Amino acid sequence: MPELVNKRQKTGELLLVAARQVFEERGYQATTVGAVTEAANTSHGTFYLYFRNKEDAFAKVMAGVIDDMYRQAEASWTGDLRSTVRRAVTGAFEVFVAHRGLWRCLLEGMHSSPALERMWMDLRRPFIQRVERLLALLVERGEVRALDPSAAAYALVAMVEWSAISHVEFAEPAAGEGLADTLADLWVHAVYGGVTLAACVPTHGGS
Amino acid sequence: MPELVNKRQKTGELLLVAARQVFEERGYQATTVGAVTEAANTSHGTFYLYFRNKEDAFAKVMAGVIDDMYRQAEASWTGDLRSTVRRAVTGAFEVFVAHRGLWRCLLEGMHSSPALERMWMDLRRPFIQRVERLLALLVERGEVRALDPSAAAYALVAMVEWSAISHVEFAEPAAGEGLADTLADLWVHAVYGGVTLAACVPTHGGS
Amino acid sequence: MPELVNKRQKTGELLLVAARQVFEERGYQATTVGAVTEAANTSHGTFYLYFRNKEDAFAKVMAGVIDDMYRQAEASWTGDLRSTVRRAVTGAFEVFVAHRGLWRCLLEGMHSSPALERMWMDLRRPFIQRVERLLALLVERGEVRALDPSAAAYALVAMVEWSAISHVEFAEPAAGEGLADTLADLWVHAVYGGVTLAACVPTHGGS
Amino acid sequence: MPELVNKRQKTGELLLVAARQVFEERGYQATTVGAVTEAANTSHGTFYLYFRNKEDAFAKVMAGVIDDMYRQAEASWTGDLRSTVRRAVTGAFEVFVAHRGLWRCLLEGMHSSPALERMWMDLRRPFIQRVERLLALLVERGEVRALDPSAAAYALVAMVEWSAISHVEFAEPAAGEGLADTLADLWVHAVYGGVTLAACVPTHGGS
DNA sequence: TATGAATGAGTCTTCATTCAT
DNA sequence: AATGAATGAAGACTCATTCAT
Repeated sequence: MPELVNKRQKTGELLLVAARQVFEERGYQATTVGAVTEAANTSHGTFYLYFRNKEDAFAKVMAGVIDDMYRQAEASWTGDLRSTVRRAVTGAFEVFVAHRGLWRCLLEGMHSSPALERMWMDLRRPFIQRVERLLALLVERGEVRALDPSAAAYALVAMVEWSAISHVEFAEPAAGEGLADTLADLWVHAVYGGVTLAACVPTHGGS
Repeated sequence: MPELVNKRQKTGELLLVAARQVFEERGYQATTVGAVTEAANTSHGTFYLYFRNKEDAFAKVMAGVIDDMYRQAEASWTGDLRSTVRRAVTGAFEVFVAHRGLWRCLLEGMHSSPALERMWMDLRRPFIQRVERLLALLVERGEVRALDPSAAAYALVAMVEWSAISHVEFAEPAAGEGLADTLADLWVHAVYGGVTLAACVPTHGGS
Repeated sequence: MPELVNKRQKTGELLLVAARQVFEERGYQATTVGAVTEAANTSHGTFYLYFRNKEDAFAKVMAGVIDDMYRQAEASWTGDLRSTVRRAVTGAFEVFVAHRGLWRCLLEGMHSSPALERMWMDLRRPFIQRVERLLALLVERGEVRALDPSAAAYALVAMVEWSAISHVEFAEPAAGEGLADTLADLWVHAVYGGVTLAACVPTHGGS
Repeated sequence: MPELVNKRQKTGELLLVAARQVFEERGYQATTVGAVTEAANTSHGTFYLYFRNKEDAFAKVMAGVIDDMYRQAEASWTGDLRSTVRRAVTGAFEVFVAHRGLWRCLLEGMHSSPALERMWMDLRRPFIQRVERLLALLVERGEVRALDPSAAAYALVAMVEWSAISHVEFAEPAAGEGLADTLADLWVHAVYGGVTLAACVPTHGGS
C-alpha cells in the first residue's frame, strides 16, 4: 500500500513541478494542459486525476509560493524600523524573484478567473493589515504624524509590491541593485519623515 | 472623393470606439474580433481593413489613452512640491479611473504580447524620468538627503501607479477617498523626510 | 447579394441534409459534428455558423419532420369515423416510416436533452387534444358510452404511436401490412364498442 | 473458502444494486462506471471483475426486472375478460412504475446497443404471444369478430406499454389515476366491440 | 471599401478500459 | 479478489484570419 501511495504522490509531484515550470515559462493563458502533461511525461488524462482543471492546477502551484511568502514574512519584525523594513523588503524581493513567472501568471490570470483574483487579494491582505497595525500603533504613540494607517499601509505595500514585480518581471533596467535599499529608505522616511515639514520649500519644478 | 475619405475615417472611428468599449468591458483576452465588429455594426472582415489584428487594435485604442495621460502630465509642475505632487497624483488617479478596463487589459495582455509590454514600459518611462530629474536636482541642491534618484523615482512612481490600479481595478475597499491625499503625503515625506530623522527611534515588538 | 444569400442558403441546406442523414443512420448520441460536416463537405467550424450545437441541429432537422406530421394531420377528418381513423392511422404510419431513424433519435436523445423531451411532448399534445375533443363530443352527445376523454385519447394515441414506432423501428416481424387496418379497427371498436351500443346512432360528428 | 465465495457474492451483489440505483437515477448514457463503483464503495477496477462492460451490467440489472415482470404476468388469467385485463393492465403499470428509470434506460440504450434492443424485443414477445393466443381462441370460438390476432395483440400490448411508459416517464399530466381503468375498458371494447357494430353509422365533419 | 461565409487549428474535458501491484 | 493509477481516444466548441464577391 505504501508503494501505491508513493506512486500517487510521485505522479502528483511530477505534475505539480511540470505545471509550475510551464506556468513560469509560458504564462497563464499560454499554458495548456497538454504542455503540462508532456513536461510531466504522463498522458493527457492523468492531469485530471490530480487537478480539476487549469485554474485548480495553478492554485495548487501558487499554494507553495504563498507558503514561501508567509514563511518569509514570519521573520521577526524586531530591531529598529529601518532594518526591519529593510529585511522585509529584501525578503519580498527574494520571493518575487524566486518565482518570477508565477506572479506574472497571477496578474494575467486574475482577469479571466475570479478565483485567482480572490487568491491575489487574500495574499496581499495580511501584509497590508500587518503594516496597518504597525502604523496605527506608531500614530497612537505619537511617534509619527497623524496619517491614515489604512491608506498608508495600502500605498506602502503597493510601492514594494509593484516595484518588485515590475523590476523582476519587466526587467526594467533602470533601477538596479540598490532598489531594495532605496525602498526601505523611502518607506522609513515616508512614515517618519519630517514632522515639521518647514524645510519643504521647493522653489520650482522641472518637467 | 472626400466622401470616401470621410467614410473611411468614419468606419475606422466607429471600430476604434467599439474596440475601446469592448476592451473596457471584457478585458483583453475575452475581447473577440466578432464582438468588436458587432458593436461597430460592421462586418467581420472590415476589422482587418483597419487593424492588423487584435493587438494592433488595442495599441491604437491605448494610443488615445496615452495621449490623455501625457496631456494630464503636462500640467505645470509649479508651486511647492507638496501641492505639485498632490496634483500629479490626483491627475494620475483620474486617468486611471477614467479608463479602468483598459489598464486591466494592458496588465493582462502584456504577457501574451511583447508589443504591449513595450507599450507599458514606454508609457511609464517619461514619468519615471521626470521624477528622476526632479530628485536629482533636489539632491544636487542639497535640499534632500542623498538618495538614488533613479531607484527612488522608480519606486515612487510604482507606489502611485499600483495604488491607483489596484484601487480602481480590484476595488479594494480598504482605502477610500483619502488615498490620493495619503499618497501625496507619503511621497513628500519619503523625499523630504530625512531632514529631521533624529526622531526615528527603534520600535520593537512583532506585528 | 442574392448570390451570397444563395450561398448561405445552400450551405445551410447542405448541412441540414447531411445532419438528417447522419442522425438517421447513427442515432442521436452516435452522431458527431465531425460526421455531419464531413457528410456536408464543409469544415468543422462551419457547422457552428448554422447551428448552435448538436441539439439545435437536431431540432432544426426535426422541425421539417414535424411540419410533415402536421400537414399530414391536417387532412380532413371527414366521412365516417372508421375511414377517418383509418386515414389518420395510415398517415401517421407513413410519416413514421418516412423518417425512421429520426424518431429513434428523438426517443434516444430525449433523455439527455430536456429540449428534446419538450419537443416530443409538444409534438404529441395536439394529436392527443384533437382526439380528446372528438371523444368529449361523442360522449356529450351520448353517441358513445361514458369514457374519460382525456385518458382514452391518451391511450389511443399511444396505441397508434407506439405500434408505429416499434413496427418501423424495431422491425418487429410479427405484425405485417395489416397493422394499420387492425389499428383502425381496434380504435373504432374501442370507442364505439360496448354492450349498450344500440344507442350508437350518431348522425354527425367532428371534433 | 466459503467466505471467499460469500465475499465474491457480496461484492457482486453490491455492485448490482449500485448499478441499478445509478441507472435508475441517471439514465443509460449518463451512467458511468465510476459512478457505479463509487456507489458500491468498491474500486474502479472491480467493476470489470463482475461485468464485461456497461452494457453487460445493465443487462444483468434488467434481468431482475424482467423476472419481476414475468412473475407479475404469471398471475392467473382467470375470470371474465374484463377483470382479467384489468388485473393485467394494473400489474403492468405497477411494474413500470416500480422501475421507472430502468425502462427509460432501455429505451435510451437500445439505440446504442443491439443487445439491449434484443432484450426489449425478447421481453415483449411473450406478452404479445399470450394475448395473441387469447385472441386467436376468441376468434376461433366466434366470441369476437374476425380480427387478426397477431396484429391486434401487437397493437393492444403497445397501447398498454406505451401508455404506461409515457405516463410514468414523461409524467404527462393529462391522464391521471383513471388511466389503468380506461386502458382496461378500451381493451375490452376494442376486442368485443364489434358484435353490435352495425349501429355504427358514419359520422362526418372535420376537426 | 465592404462583406460575411468559410476555414481549421487548437484546447479542454470525459470515461471506458487495462494492468501492475 | 481487489485496487486504483494510468491511459488515450474521442468529441464539442471557439475564433483569428482569409478570401471570393
